Amino acid sequence: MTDLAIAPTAGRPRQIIAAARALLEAEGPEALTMRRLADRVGVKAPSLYKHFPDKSSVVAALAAEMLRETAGVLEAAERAAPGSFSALATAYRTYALAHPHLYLLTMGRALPAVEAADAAAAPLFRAAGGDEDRARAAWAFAHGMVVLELNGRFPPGADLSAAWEAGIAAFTPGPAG
Amino acid sequence: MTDLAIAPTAGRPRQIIAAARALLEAEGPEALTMRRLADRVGVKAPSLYKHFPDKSSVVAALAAEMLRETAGVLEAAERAAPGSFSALATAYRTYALAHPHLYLLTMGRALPAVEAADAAAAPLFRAAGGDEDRARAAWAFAHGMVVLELNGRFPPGADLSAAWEAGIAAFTPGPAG
DNA sequence: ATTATCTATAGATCTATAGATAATGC
DNA sequence: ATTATCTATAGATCTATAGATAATGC
Repeated sequence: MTDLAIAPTAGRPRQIIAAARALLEAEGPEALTMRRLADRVGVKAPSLYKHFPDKSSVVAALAAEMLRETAGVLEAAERAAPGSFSALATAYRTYALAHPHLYLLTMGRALPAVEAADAAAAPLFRAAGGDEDRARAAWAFAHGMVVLELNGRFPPGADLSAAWEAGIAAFTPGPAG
Repeated sequence: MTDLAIAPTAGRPRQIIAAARALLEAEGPEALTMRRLADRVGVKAPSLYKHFPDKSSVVAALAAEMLRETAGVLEAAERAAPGSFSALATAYRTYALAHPHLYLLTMGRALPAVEAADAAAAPLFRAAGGDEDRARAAWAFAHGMVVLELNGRFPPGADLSAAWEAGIAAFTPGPAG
């Protein structure tokens, strides 16, 4: 309950964020306007400003929520298969593809440093054996795969699972160590 | 001169695309409106519609131009250092960072299949020894690095050149072949 | 008393079309 | 004749604020 400011757990703020997320995930970022959000909440648009100072604070709350969830799925994957970059990559891909608009909204802009971002990065850092350069490169690979897929940039017939495998193999230490 | 439809080489259309690009690169995607574009061309907004059917066709022309240039720099890098993924990655990064808004505008949306996209992919495909899965994974890495950097997603002190090196190493066959 | 909500609206935009007018090419 | 341009404007939005009104908590 200490993080209520960024993650309202009850009442109108919580309800507004839930509605914003539902709206975003269902109809994409263009649909996320204060008016349409208010409609979903069952209130008039100006009333939203009693709970959030502006639209960007609503977006920031959504992004923080997404990062917290990402940290959660990566930590779970790590627990299930410690040290496996493959397991992390699969969890990352699965989450992103399940929440395309939320993923792109969060990752497609600069973010004020958020605790959850560090939490999400930690499992990958550990899987990279503490090599932060390698961890960042691996993250870039996973992020690149996701955004290229979500933006429809791969050719129609492309075998994306095979491409993921190829990248995972490249970032997984070989038999020689 | 055969690709005049997508790459006007003279007259108003060429001038409009040049102005659109200058506007985009200088002020970002939000600044690219038909009104501001018209201002730069020295004409009123409705006149633009005599040369382009709608705004999206202007954006499509910019994207095609970017892809042609990317193909050009990658081909040049390949000529200078055949088979080197490192050389391609460096060229890709350099181009993207020199044209951040143009890069993001082009890559951040689905594109009608364009010849130039295939041309840009070819050098990477060859550097990957014809392994298209590996080529796609390597592209995802490079794209991911660029967008994470452009969107300010890496921590302030991060050594991004080192991260590029780590990724390049991962995608470069080791001494064992 | 305080808080949430409402109506009304300021103040900015946008993309794109209709129809008139000027300029160019045969 | 044809083409480019202009003025005027339709038709949609947006975010956010001001000030009045209703509802809640002491």
